[in-house]
Amino acid sequence: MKPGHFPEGTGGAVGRDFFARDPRRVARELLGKVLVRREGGELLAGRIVEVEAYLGTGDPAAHAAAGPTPRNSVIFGPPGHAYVYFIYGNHYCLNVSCQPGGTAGCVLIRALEPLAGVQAMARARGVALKGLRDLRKLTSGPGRLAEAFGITRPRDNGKDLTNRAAGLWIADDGFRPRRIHTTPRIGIRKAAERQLRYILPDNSFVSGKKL
DNA sequence: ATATCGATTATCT
DNA sequence: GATAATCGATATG
Repeated sequence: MKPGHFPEGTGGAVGRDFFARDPRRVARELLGKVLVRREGGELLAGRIVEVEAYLGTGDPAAHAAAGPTPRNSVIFGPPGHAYVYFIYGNHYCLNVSCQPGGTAGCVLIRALEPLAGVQAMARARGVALKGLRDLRKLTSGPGRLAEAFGITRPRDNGKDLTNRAAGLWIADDGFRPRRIHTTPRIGIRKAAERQLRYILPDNSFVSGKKL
């Protein structure tokens, strides 16, 4: 899979019904979709190549496990909205809420293959693009992709990702993955054995691989 | 090449 | 006071 092409206007936004389902189903089908940010004439786009499913109150590893709080309220709300949280004092991470309103569930977006706005992403990340290898530093990891897209909690938490007018949305350009693998989720201690991480094994932008 | 560790804050015990 | 859905820098083989 080569660094791609994403002309403006390619692909419509994924609709509400897509997200109103079990996070495991949503996670699997999000692979290959495109995260798009368009604001102030700047276009950023990246293909989703790695995600994790976080289930509802019954999943000990999920932020939803403790019930609704001010921090996690978005994942108890309507589907297709951005849940953005701050972790390790340094990084924001982007999730999409799943399930109908009132039922918790979300998908964490963990890695993207850059498609458009590479220069802007490099600037946002403070990365010098010397070679193709440096592209991996832009969006291969949840904190990295958030920084590359300028995603923060004050700015983006609660945004409707099915609405292009919000400036941040998920598009379907028709790409369909050939293969999908599942693995345990990264960086958790509870329910650590569950196979709820979904990746495109043929894509070099999946996090954790060698540089 | 792998291993360890510090940064820095929201949330919970 | 401890921990966390991370990253990047530094140390060491």
